[in-house]
Amino acid sequence: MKLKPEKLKSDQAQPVLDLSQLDAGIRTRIEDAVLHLFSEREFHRVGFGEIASTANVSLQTIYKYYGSKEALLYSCLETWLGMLALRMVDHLQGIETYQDKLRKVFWVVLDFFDRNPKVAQLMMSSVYLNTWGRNRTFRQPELMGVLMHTLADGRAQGILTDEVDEKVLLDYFMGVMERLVHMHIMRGRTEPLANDANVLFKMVWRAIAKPGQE
Amino acid sequence: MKLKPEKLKSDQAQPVLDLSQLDAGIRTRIEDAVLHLFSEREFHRVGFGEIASTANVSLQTIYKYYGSKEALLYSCLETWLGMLALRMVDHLQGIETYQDKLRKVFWVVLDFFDRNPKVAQLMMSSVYLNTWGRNRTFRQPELMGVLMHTLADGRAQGILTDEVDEKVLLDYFMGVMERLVHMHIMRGRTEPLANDANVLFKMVWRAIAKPGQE
Amino acid sequence: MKLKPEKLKSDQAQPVLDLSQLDAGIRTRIEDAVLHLFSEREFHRVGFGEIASTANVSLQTIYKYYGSKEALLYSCLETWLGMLALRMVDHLQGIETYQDKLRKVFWVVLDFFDRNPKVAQLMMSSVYLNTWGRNRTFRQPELMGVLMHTLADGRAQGILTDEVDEKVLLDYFMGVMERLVHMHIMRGRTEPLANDANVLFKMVWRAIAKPGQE
Amino acid sequence: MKLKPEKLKSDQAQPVLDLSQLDAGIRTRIEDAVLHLFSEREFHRVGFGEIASTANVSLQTIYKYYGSKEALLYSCLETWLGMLALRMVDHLQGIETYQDKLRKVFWVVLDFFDRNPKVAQLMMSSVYLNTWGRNRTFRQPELMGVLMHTLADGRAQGILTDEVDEKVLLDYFMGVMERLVHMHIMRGRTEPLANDANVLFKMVWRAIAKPGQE
DNA sequence: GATGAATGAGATTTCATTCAT
DNA sequence: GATGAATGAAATCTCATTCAT
Repeated sequence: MKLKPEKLKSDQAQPVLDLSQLDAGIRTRIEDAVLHLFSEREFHRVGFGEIASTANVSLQTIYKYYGSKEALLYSCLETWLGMLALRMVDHLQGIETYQDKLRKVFWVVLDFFDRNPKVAQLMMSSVYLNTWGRNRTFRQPELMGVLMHTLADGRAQGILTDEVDEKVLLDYFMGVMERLVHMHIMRGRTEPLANDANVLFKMVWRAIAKPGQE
Repeated sequence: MKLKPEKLKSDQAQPVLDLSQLDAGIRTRIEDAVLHLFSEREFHRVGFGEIASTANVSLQTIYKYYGSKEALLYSCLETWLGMLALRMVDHLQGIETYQDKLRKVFWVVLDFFDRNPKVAQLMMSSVYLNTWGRNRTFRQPELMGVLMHTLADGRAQGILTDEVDEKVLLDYFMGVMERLVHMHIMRGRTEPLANDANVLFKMVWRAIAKPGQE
Repeated sequence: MKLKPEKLKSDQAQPVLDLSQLDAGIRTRIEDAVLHLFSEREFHRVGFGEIASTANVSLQTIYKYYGSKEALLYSCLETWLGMLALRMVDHLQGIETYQDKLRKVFWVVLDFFDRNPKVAQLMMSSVYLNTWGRNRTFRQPELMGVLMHTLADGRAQGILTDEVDEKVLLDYFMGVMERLVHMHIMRGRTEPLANDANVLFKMVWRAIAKPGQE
Repeated sequence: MKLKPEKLKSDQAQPVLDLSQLDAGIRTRIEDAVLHLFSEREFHRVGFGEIASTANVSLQTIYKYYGSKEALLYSCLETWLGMLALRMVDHLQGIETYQDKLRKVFWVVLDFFDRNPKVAQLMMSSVYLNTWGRNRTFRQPELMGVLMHTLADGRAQGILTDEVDEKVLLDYFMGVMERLVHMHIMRGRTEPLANDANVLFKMVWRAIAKPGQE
């Protein structure tokens, strides 16, 4: 089944960054600094000099490899979300039941942000919802692709509701996860959100499954 | 029934603005300019001078009443969200059924953003999720209060599920609405989202209602 | 003997102020405030609002009668220097000897600033030497005229030196007085400078008198 | 002989500027611009942006090194008056006679302003007499020290008059020079004032020398 | 790859002056 | 004649980005 991704206005033509020449140690220091700073303060309250000195790297190096403050942030996010994607693919292996598969998707996301709460905080303090939608990094086509695919399958098999457009199913799934993670962190909860993944998922399932489904 | 509001860190002590002295015409021009500009471009891409000249008001006047670019934006948002709150209260009058009440809440929100898409766009381009949660303006305690109250009632009457914490019900409700509005605009849809309010609400209802409920 | 005053570039065409309609009490309050404030702080450190509130007069009244901060200051100075001129004319009456006349001029000036030290302070903190020369108010043509006249007379009678241009005699006379008053105040001396007028004048006299004169 | 310098109120604690890091070329361009602009117009009529663009240097660079418009002006003046001081020391070498020494002081000053008329103009348009006296830069302690010292010597040797306080001698000397330079420029004279240094000095000498001295 | 400096843009502040009541 | 607000201009400051070494 072919997915026709939404035609979005600007894909914010990011000049593709080549980080391959960048020393791994330095790169880690930069990413750590970015995570540390942008998760604590809002984008425009974080100074570029601060990033450089926290990472113990020269300003020029960052500029050379990342190009700008914005690009730096997005590039780092791409790294982290890439980790999420990898983990997702890994965990979906060998799952049979349809519901189990969706549940797993749900769980992997909650679990990821339980393990990387700063990534969530950073996205909340430094990324506009807007950018989210317009920027390739945040649309995470691979991840979304898998999910869209799965949901489409569910409909095709008569498992998920067909009262609404397919994309709306995605909206429910994503909307709930986003808000749950967001509020879990805002409320400063410490027990892993993934602990409740089952109950929480059951609710989403009820929303998107064809009524009558168990 | 007593509500224990979340203890949130900083309430971002906004020095209360006094707009009562501000000429209504000027205020409208300013709010229009803010809506126009911040919905098109991101917060930091909108210049203060631009706002002033678009509103045909001097920089100083804006500074006098609003204090800063940030405060200006938040204050305007307060105005608009206040309109939403008013409308909500108005529409909830005289509704009997519990489900009808919740459905109405859902509908009023979708309808509001159908009528004021720029407000949604502005929030997406210029407000961080984070600020959202921390800033009193965005928490809209009155609005949330009503909703929380309603949800609590629903549980007390055995209508809503008690598998999860009450606040999680709120998260589902809000999460879905947020994402629906967000994506509706991102996708550039033109038919009112509120047209589908019924189907969309039914899905949310299935998620949060105690299973077995019609 | 006719005096041909220097042709100076701009006479800073002050739109002649008409203070005749201004209530005497208000005018006094304004002049007092100006004297008080401009003698303590530099011109640009004195706010117009401050002047109005110190004088207990509305900003508009000051603007109406004086036109601007600069004009206000100059107009007040004209008043005070006018008092000096009056006093000068008064005191020069009935003096016979040439030297006595000059000495008297010298004394009247020192005495005036002994009595009105704030006027001196104000001139030092708020008037540029430049403006001094270019502005009619400060050139005080009447006063200077008398002095020039007297010095010319002295040369004609063979009393004053003719080694230099007449105007240079004026420069010596004025330069010394200016500096004496200036430093007397800067040093915070309290005994009247006029007390020493005799000795001090004798020195000036030696400078400008034709050698051999007693 | 010990000099007890006047205790002056505030020494206007200038946060010492460090211009050593400033590129010599840029510094020259800045000083030229300052000289050019402030000698033509009054302090508050010269915009900072104008200075920057005239000097072809960015606003920020000037702020970095000088801190403010006022500090910029004073710092430049320090440079120029420092040149005068250097020249003075240089020229006083190897002069024997007491009178010759004083005459030389007189001449060097007149000559300096003949060569740098804009410096004089700038001081007249942009520096208040007051600031002059209170600000270390303008008191030029080294220069004044030398002069004070010389005058004290003259008294000790019985050459200068002891009718008045030593400081008064300084006042005569300075007052005359100041006024001569000031008026020479105001009158737009073009022949060097230093040409007349001899006659002009003789007059000052008569004023401060003990009568009977040649 | 690091360092220090220069730049341009834009936010914020202060204030004389003007307007309207 | 007083009051309060609006305006324009200019000073000052912060910061991302660029340059040169």
